[in-house]
Amino acid sequence: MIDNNVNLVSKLKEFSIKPSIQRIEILEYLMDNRIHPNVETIYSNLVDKMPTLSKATVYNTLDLFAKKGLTNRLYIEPNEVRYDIRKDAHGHFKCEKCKKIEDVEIYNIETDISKNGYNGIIHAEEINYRGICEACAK
Amino acid sequence: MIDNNVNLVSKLKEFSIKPSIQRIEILEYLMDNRIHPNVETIYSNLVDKMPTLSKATVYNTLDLFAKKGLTNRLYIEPNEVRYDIRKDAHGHFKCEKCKKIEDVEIYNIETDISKNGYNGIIHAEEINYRGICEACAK
DNA sequence: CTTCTGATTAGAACAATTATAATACTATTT
DNA sequence: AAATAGTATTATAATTGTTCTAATCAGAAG
Ligand SMILES: [Mn+2]
Ligand SMILES: [Mn+2]
Ligand SMILES: [Zn+2]
Ligand SMILES: [Zn+2]
Repeated sequence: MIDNNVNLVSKLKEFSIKPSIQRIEILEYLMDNRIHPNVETIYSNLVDKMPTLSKATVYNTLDLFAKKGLTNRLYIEPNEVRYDIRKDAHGHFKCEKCKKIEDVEIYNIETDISKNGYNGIIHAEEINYRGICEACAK
Repeated sequence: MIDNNVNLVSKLKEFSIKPSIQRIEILEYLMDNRIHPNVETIYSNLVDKMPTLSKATVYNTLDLFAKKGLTNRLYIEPNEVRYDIRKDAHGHFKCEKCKKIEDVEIYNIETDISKNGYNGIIHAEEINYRGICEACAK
């Protein structure tokens, strides 16, 4: 518990983020729940533990995390942003049946666009699939 | 003009869409303006020509086009849907400077996810890049 | 203790989308 | 031509995710 907290705090410090209690809790939620949650989900899961938590703080915190490079934003859903603590290159699969968003492994992507002679500067890439997931398919 | 209209009408019929004047105009706009427009852009460009056009009709029409497979929705932007008449597999690059969304060519993607042993059923894929486009980069 | 800075907050404001119900149009039947 | 049925369009209200603003709070520095 305390040990875990130390890890969270040092993670935040590693990304030059001042470890307020709200930031620690939001980070912990993201680490423990790899479901690419939206703001609403994060907020409603934390508000019981921190009754005065405000949605604005969740937005502010996730904006900060993204700016500092601690998390990624996913635009796989129309009209809502999802957040992902996993930072290495990977894709996402949104199941149209069970609605879950799961990670999928991708290779040989990074090179493709430049291989085709595109000379822009890439800051981020996102690869999203939609369909029926493995669990729902069988 | 009339000839062009015939093409638009037959395109709609080809996708089992009743060719109302609003649908014809929206399709024409998408064909002539390959800029991945949002609803607002489409609406404001057509409302002068059709003063009684309603935004609800634009939404309805684009929903129908997507359902029938005539267009794709792009979720490259947070909090707004973009529409694309180009239907063959390709990716998109959103420039953070000039804000344009341009097409980029992609190869060897389709196979990757199944190559990795993923057994879900893929209905759609979307590959989005963000950064500085070629024009803005130099 | 006072001041300063940054973090958090509540609530208002905003913008994209969806839902609902009324109206208009089109084609068909009488 | 008139009535009908079915679809398309419309205005409006409602909903939802996000952003803005200004007030408050907490901790560090002087
Ligand atoms: Mn992920
Ligand atoms: Mn395109
Ligand atoms: Zn599923
Ligand atoms: Zn640019």
